[in-house]
Amino acid sequence: MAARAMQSETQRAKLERKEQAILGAARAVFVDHGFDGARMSEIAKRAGVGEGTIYSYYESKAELMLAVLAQFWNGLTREARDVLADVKTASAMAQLEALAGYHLEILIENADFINLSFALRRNNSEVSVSRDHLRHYVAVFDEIFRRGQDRQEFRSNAVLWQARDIFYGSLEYSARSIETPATRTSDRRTMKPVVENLMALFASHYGSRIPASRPESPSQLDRIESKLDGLLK
Amino acid sequence: MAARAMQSETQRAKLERKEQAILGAARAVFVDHGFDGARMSEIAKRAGVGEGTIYSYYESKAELMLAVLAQFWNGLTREARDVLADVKTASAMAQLEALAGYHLEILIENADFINLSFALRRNNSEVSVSRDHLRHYVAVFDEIFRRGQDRQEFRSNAVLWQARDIFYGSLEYSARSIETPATRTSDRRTMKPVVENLMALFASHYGSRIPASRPESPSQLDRIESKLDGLLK
Amino acid sequence: MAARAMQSETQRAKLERKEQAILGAARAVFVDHGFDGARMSEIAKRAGVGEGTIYSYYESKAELMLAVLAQFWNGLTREARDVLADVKTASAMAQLEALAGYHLEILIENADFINLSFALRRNNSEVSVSRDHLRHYVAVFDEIFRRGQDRQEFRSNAVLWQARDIFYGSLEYSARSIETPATRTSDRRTMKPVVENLMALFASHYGSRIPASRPESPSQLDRIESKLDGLLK
Amino acid sequence: MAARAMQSETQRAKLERKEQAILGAARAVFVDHGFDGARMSEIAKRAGVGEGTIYSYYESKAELMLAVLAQFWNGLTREARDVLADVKTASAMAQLEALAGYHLEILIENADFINLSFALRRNNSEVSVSRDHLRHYVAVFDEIFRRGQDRQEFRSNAVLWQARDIFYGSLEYSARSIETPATRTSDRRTMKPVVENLMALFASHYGSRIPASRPESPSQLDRIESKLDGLLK
DNA sequence: TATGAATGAGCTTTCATTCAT
DNA sequence: CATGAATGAAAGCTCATTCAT
Repeated sequence: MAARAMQSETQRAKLERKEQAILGAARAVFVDHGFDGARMSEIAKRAGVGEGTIYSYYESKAELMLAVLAQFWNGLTREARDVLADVKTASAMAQLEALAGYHLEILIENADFINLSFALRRNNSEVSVSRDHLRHYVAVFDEIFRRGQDRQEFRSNAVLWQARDIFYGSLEYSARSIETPATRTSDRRTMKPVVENLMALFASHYGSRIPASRPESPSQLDRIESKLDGLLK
Repeated sequence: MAARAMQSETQRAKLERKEQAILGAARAVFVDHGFDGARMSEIAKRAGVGEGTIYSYYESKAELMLAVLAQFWNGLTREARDVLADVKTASAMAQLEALAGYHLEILIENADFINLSFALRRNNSEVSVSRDHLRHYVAVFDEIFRRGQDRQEFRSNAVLWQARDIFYGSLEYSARSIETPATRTSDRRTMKPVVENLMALFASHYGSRIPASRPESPSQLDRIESKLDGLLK
Repeated sequence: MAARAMQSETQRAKLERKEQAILGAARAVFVDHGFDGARMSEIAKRAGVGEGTIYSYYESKAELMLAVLAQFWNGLTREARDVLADVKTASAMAQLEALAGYHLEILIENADFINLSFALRRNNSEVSVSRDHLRHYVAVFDEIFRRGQDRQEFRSNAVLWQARDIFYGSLEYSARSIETPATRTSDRRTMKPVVENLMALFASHYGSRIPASRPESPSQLDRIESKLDGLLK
Repeated sequence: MAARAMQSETQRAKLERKEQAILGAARAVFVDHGFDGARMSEIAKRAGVGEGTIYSYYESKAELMLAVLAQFWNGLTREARDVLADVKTASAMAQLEALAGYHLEILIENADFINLSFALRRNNSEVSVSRDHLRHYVAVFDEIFRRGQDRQEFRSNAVLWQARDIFYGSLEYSARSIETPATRTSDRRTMKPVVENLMALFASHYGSRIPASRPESPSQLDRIESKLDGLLK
C-alpha cells in the first residue's frame, strides 16, 4: 500500500517533470524562432520526448504556446509579490525601487520572451496573452502607489495611470536599450542608474513636498483643488 | 531622343508605381498576418501584379519585408523633421511637445506595424530592422534636447539617454494602453493628457530651475487653472 | 483442486466475456468509421479494456477485423440453418421463402456491416472475408434448391447458379433500396412484397409445370439440348 | 493573334490533359487502396505531377474523390444511352437485353470501382456518391420498361421497382460471381448465359402473355435455337 | 519584363503498436 | 495478464520560389 502510494507519487512526479521539460523546451524554441517558426519536432527533441507525447499534454501547438505564456506571466506576478514581501515595511518609494529593480531585471532577462508575447497579440488570432495576465502583474504597481498616496508619500493629486505609464514605459524602453548588444560603450548604461534616475524623477515629480517651505501658493492650489472636486462629484 | 526620354520617363514612372504598389500591399498583408503568416500570393494579388513579378523587385520574402521596414522608418524620420521645421523657432520644450504629439500619434496609428517591426528583431534572424533606422529616428529627440541644454532650457547636468528613455518609453507604453480597445472609460486617456503629463514631468525634472525661486512657475499654475476653467464650463 | 477448477472456469468465462466485449465494440466502431477510420483506442474504451489488452487477444487491427468478420458470417450461417430447421418439413418453396425473409432482414439490419465486409475485399489486401464464409452461407440456398429439384418441385433443367444469382441478387439490390432513407413514400417497398414478388417469380420460372398440358414441344427442346451438348463437349 | 489563340489552345489542352491524368491516377490509386488508404503522393507520382499540383485542381483529397466519382457515373449514363441509341427501334425486350449486356460488362470491368463507390456511402461522411448519379443511371432502365408496358410488350400490372430490383440485382450478383477469380471452372459462367437467363426470366414473368395460348411462344424458342446455331458455327 | 502554373520540402497532427509497470 | 503513456512513422496540405512562355 505504501509502495503503491510511493509509486503513484513517483508517477505523478515523473509526469510533472516531463510536463515542465516540455514547457521549458517550448519556451526556448518559441523564443528562438517565433510561434510560426517553431517546429514541434524541435521542441520534442529538446524536451527529450517523442513528438506525439507533447500532444497528450497539449491539444495543439497554439495550446502549448498559451500554456507557456500563462506559466511565465503568472510566475512573474508571483515573484514580484515575493520581492515586495521582503520590503513590506519600507516606504512606498523604497518598494517602488525594489519593484523597478526586479522589473528591469526581468525585462532584460526575458526580453525575448516578452517581445514574443506582445507580438502574438497582433499576429496570431488564436494565440494571445490573456489580457488578465498583464493586468494582474501591473496591479502590483498600482497597489504600492495608492498606498504611497494614502501615506502622504506621494501627491494625492497625482494621476495613477500617468505614473504607471512613466514607470513601466521608461523601464521597458531602457531595457530595450540595455539588452541591445550593439550599444556602444559610451552609451552603455547598466541597470542601476536607470532605476535611480527613475526614482529621482518620481521623487521630484510625485513626492509630496510637505517639508518644502512654500512649494505652491496654497490659496491658488486650494482653489484648483476645489474646482477639481467640483469636476469629480 | 526626347520622345525616347519621355518614354523611358514613363517606363520609369510605371516601374516606380508598381514598386510602390508592391510595398504598400506587402505592408498591409504583413500587418494583417505577421511575417510568417503573410502569403506572397496575397501580396501579389493586392498589388495587382503576378507572383513572379515581386521577385524581380525583391530577392525574397525577407528582402521585401526589409524594404517595407526601411520605407516606414525613413518616412517616419522625414516626417518628424518636417513637424519640427514648423516649430523651428520655438523653445526646446515646445519642440519636444510637438515631437511627443507626433510620435504618439504615429505610435497609435501604426501600432500594428511597429509591433511587427520589433517582433522581427527576435524571431527572424534574417529579417530585422536595421538598427540605424531607429537610431536616425531617435536622433531627432537628441538634437532638440541638446539644443535645449545649450540654451539653458534644460539642466546641463541631465543625462541624455535617461531623458530619452523617459520620453520614448512613456509614450510607447501610453500608446499601448490607448490603442488597447478594452480599456474601460474611467481609465481612458486620450493623447492630449499623455503629452501634457510628460511635458510637465520634463519641465519639473529637467527644466533648469536656476531662475526659479520657487519650484513651479506661477505661469504654469495659471495655465493649469485656465485649463480647468475650460473644462468646467 | 475443485476450487481451482472452478476458479479457472471463472477465469475462462471472464476471458470469454472480455473477448466478446472486444469483438462487439470492434464491430460497432468498424461499422461507424470503416476499417481505416476506426481507432483502436475507441474500441478499447467501448469494450472497457485497456488498449494494450486488445493486443493480447489479437495480433493487430487487421486480425481483429478478421475475427469480427468470421464471427458475423458464421453466426449468419448458423442462424439461417436454425430458421430452416423450423420449416424442415415444408415445401422447398416455403423454405426458400423463409430463407428469403431471413436473408432480407439480415441484409437490412446489417447493411452497414455487410457493405464494409465487401468493401474490404477490394481495399485492404490484408483484411478480407475468407471466401469460405460466404460460400458456406450461400450453400444453404443450394441445398434447398437441389432438394426442390429432387422432389420435382422445381424444374429439373433449371440451372442452379442462375437461380442463386436471381435469388440473392434481387434481395441484395432490394435491400439497398429499402434501407436507403431517401426513398420517397410512393416508391417505398417494405420487405413483404419484395419476398412475395421474388417467390412469385420463382414459382412461374422455376416451378415444375407438371400440370401444364404441353409446356414446350419436346422435339424442339430435344434438338436444343443436343446442340448444347455439342457445345459443351 | 492566331499564334496567341493557338498558344492558349495548347495551354488549355495541356491543362485538360493534366487534369485527366490526375483523375485517372486518382481512380487507380483509390481502387487499389480505398479512400483512406490512398496516398496523395502516389496519385501525384502516377499522374506525373507534383503533389502540390493536385491541390490547384482539387481543394482536398475528398474533393478529388468526388470528382472521380462524378466522372465515372456520368460517363456510365452517357454510354448507356449511346448503347441504347443503337437499338432505338428494337423491341423493349431487345433494348433491355442490350442494356443488360452493357451493364454486366461495366460491372465486371469496373467492379473494383463500383464497390469502392458504394463503400464510401457508408464509411465516409464527406465523400459519397451523390445519389443523383445513381438515379440518373438507373432511370435508363425505367424508361425502357415503361415504354415496353405502353407497347403492351410487358404486363401492364407489373411493378416497376420490382422489375428493376430483379434486373440490376441479378446482374450485380452475377457480376460478383463472374469477376471472382477463384470460381472454379465447372461453375464458371460467362456473361452471355447470365443475360440470356435474365431475359428469359423477364419474358416469362413480365411478358404480356395475352396472345400466347402456350406458356412459351414458339418464336422465343426459335430465337434461342437460332442463337445456338450461331454459336455453333 | 511579367506571369502564374508547377513544384516539393517541410509543417502539424494522428494513431497503431510497444513495453515498463 | 492488463494497462495506458509514450512513440515516431506517415499522412494531408501549404506556400515560397522557379521558370517556360
